[in-house]
Amino acid sequence: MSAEIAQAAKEPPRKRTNDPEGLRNKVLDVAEASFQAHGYHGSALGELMATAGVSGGALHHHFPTKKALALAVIEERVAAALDETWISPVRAADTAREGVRAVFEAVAAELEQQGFVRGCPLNNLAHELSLADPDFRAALAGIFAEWRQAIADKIRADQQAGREQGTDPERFAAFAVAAYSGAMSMAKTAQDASVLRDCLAELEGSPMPPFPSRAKRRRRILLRPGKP
Amino acid sequence: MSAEIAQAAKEPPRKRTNDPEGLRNKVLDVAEASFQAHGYHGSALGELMATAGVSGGALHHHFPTKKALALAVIEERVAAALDETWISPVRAADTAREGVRAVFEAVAAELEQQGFVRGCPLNNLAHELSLADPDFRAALAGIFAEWRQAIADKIRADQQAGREQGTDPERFAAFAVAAYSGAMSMAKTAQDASVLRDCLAELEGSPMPPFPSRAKRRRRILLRPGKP
DNA sequence: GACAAAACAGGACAACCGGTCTGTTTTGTA
DNA sequence: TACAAAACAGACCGGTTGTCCTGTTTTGTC
Repeated sequence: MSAEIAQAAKEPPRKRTNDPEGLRNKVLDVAEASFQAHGYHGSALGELMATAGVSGGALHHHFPTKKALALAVIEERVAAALDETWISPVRAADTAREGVRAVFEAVAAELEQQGFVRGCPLNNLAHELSLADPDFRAALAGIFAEWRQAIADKIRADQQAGREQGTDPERFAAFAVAAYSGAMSMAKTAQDASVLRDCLAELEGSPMPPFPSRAKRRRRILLRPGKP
Repeated sequence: MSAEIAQAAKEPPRKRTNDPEGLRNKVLDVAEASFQAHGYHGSALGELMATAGVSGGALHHHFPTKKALALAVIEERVAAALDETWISPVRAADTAREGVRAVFEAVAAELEQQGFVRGCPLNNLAHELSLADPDFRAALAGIFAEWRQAIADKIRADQQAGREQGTDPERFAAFAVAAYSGAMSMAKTAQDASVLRDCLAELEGSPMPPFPSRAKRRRRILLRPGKP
């Protein structure tokens, strides 16, 4: 013990590494997860600081207010997540409809694998914050607009290739986003991802299976492995 | 002033009218509105008591906890609202699709008239509370299930009348609910009800308008008349 | 090395929230 | 009228939350 004190007295107390960007990202990581799990009002900055291992001063230095933190999460993380799971796959797909189908199936598969439906980050925050603050609403509305525009642009590309002649790009885009958002809402509430496949099938206008009295598709109620 | 004191001293201080049912309904009214406007976590019982003109003792007498109050709002008010705006109209309609169409248009017209989109009460609470508490989730999931079943039942009735032979009742119901929920989500975030009509048109599979280069449908951004 | 700005630490605080508690009044019942 | 239970009033409290503030350390720059 005396050795420790002697050391502490002699050496400049100990080193600290400044890593503003890394710390900022760490805070955004934790905030994104917490907002997704508990929402904005349900997330406490204290718990956030604890799980991120960040001091109050550091948090306040990068994000002066909770609102500023949430705005950063929306504009950087939520937008990026949508880009990764929706916009990029749709752009990379052969056609718009094929892209939408692929995303629906990929998300459904992922949800069934992880056994828990957390819901769409954008919709989760949109419902909670759209009426709470005009800045929040504007940021969220912008992301919705990008989402729809990416799909509409893909439809227009299809049309220039001779396909989708009878389709209204904007309307189809709005419809695809709405179907996905609503399906995720139900999937989250029911903790059952199968509704995503139902909506995809209906969106594609697939006919009923050949055998009239088909076996009832069993709906797996997912049980989450975490806290109550 | 002395007269008042003299009166107060003589008479039994003043009358108080016990009206448990009325008071309970008044609390539920205010709570329903507050949850719709600010969400569960964003609603403070103190402000709720103030606007309802109810004392803390009275509130606690009828609803021991905030959770109990929210559960009552969900099971009584939200379910009733869904019954009024969706289930009853669909049952009363000639066909399922006609009922769905009528509800979409009625809601869109109402939103455009009142100039402000508050969102779907069920979806609003579902997003905030489904992951927060299993009791909340169960209650909300039950309402979603009733909603879908009402539409599916109507499709089955149509089928017994010889219509909708190629339609899967459950899938169509899930799809209609998803499209509506998602459209309301976007309408709330954009404060623009026109997306509801877009989705309805797409849901009905209507073809594009006759004139190829139709005028752009102007989207009216609704401005709310209330607080910031 | 000097120095200013950025980066970070950590405590303090005032406001607020939900729940509890005690006490009073009203109401149904006999 | 007597009385118990329900209905209501209002103050109170422990805990939490977001924010602010002061001080220290690191880093870039001349």
